[in-house]
Amino acid sequence: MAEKVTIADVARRAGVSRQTVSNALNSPGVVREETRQRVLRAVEELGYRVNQAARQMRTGRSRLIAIRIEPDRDGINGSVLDRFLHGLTESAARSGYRVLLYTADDDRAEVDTFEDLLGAYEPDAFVLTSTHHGDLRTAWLLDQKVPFVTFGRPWSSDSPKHLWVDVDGAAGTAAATRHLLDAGHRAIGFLGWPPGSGVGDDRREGWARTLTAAGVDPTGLSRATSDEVADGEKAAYDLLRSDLGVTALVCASDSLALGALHAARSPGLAWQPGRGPGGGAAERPVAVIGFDDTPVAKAVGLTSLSQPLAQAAAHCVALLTTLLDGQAKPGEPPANVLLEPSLVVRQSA
Amino acid sequence: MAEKVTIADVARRAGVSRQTVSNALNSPGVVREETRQRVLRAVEELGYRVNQAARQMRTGRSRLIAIRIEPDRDGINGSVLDRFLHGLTESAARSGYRVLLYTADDDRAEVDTFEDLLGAYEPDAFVLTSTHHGDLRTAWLLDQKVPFVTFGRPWSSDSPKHLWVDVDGAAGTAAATRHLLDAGHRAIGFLGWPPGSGVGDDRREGWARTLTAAGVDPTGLSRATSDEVADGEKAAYDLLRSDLGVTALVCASDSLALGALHAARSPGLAWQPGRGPGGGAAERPVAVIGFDDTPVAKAVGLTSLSQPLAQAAAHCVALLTTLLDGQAKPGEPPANVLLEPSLVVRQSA
DNA sequence: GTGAAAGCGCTAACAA
DNA sequence: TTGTTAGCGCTTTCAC
Repeated sequence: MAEKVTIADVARRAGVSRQTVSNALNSPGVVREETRQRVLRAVEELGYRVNQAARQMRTGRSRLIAIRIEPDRDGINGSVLDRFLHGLTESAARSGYRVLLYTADDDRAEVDTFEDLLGAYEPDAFVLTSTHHGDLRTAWLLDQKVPFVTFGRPWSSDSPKHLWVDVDGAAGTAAATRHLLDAGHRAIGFLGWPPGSGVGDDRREGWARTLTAAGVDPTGLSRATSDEVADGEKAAYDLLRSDLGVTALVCASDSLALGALHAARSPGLAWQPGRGPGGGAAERPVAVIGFDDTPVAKAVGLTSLSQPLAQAAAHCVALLTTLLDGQAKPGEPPANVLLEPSLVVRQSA
Repeated sequence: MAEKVTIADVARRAGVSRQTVSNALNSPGVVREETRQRVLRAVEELGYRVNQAARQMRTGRSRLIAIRIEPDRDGINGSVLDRFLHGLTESAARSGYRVLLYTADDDRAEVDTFEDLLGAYEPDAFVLTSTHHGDLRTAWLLDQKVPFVTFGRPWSSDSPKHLWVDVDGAAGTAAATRHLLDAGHRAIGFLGWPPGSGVGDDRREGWARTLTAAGVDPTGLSRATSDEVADGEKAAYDLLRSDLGVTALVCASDSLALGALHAARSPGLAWQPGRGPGGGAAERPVAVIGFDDTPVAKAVGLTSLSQPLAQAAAHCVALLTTLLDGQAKPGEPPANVLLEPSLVVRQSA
């Protein structure tokens, strides 16, 4: 174990009192420059580090940010949150915070964990992911006045006001749809999830809006299913076999897109003779675009929408530090952030 | 913010003194049963939770386990550590520990972070991943007498003794090779990494050993390359085009296996007329087996070796708690753990 | 079996 | 500008 260096050791070394050391470190303005230098030198020489536990007892601040780590659900999209987590850890460290992990099976269990954590480790804030309609967690945290940010918008119209950072899914699918329109496609289908999920509805909306603006009626061009590769494949089949002449598919996830790719490449559908965007007889594969730019997308050459996760994480930390360290002006609350995903074009579209 | 309940509140409510509460909680044996019940009831009613910071100041124990979170390197294999991390968080919580995250770009930076963390948050232990030859980190932690476990064996022969948990890569590739032998393959190739990496050498060894035992000379059947899909594809091509009649490939990672799959399915190589395992004229695709059972493997139907990551994490926590909470007998150190991966058979083999 | 006192390392308030 | 005092909430002596 490393020998413990306390503020008293530094004070002795620098020939000042303990409080002066504390001041030199925490309120540099209040100490004479020369004294401050002497203290800093002593800190350096002794390898002193403030003890968080002691500081926390005095200040009530732990400099800990807590976040839930989820089991990768379908495995493919799991990596999204992991990349976000990595960005969060880095950004937090840069602002002098550390990330504390916890798990919870559902909202209720997570609220219980909030209580646990708040009583024991006293994290200064929480970062919530996977927000959804009627989210118990945000209501509870708001009620308890615990600082937090969500990565994901509050989706309910009646949902309470809180800080959030999100990626504009609709803008993403709109960009994807535009990309396909530019390539000459007209009958562009959409594979998504059943209505009711904020994220899914948002992504569908971007596609529908763009198609409509281009003069194409989206009616009948959309299918909803659960987020599984096999389901995506089935839904894609169904859509491609319809008589709407679908030549391209925008998908709400890489899982669905991978299924769509399987369907599109299956014999009899892979190549659509005479159905190419030009309307000519050229054979063209059905174009597919996914969402999240997961490793799977990269591996199979799937064009996909990439979320700026490191950026999103950095914004979460920025909002939190403004709230915690800065003096957030009452009339001027920190602004929520909506980031745009970017289209990563590969062979599939 | 939740109202703060201290031990004094509980004491008042239960009509006892403060450290009787502490005793009831920490040394249940020393308090009369009836008193203990009264205290526990008060704890329940008040929703009391011991404050870690205060306890930590007194005991010097933080009940924090620190672990590095890495940027997903090639993206495909990144999910392995994430799944391990999830298991660790769950197991740790069950033992009353929380997981603290940090990042570091290399060994040296990580050692710096050790110092930082130890001075500030005082984690009780570290879990190290991605151990390698000449690991600076283990040497430093050992020198400082900081408790830690590695997920991964100490690979250097001269490497210092410490607790570790690992998955037996050689056993995995051996099982994969046996599976292929049972299916009738003889000329089974291996795609791995350049010699020198403990993990890679271990995985190659399992393949070579099994092949030799079956009477097949592994000479010339192995290729080494960096862990990229494209490199795997090239190496697989090279191996399949040789005149050794290779009909199956065992790979050190899913990335390489994915590349191998591309190569194996390419026109002219995908179907090996007359080279089937039976030696007959039947056409058979080249069999491919990967390592890590990543989401990509599942998505593309790649047979792969699955590491018992949750189990490995649980063992790490178990070793640590024995070291930290239990009285590890000097003559009887906790045993290191070597787990076996399991073969997940899919279409590719 | 239970209570009183001390102190872990730090910083907010006040005094010099 | 610097030093002194007090106390955050807990547990570890040591009396009772």
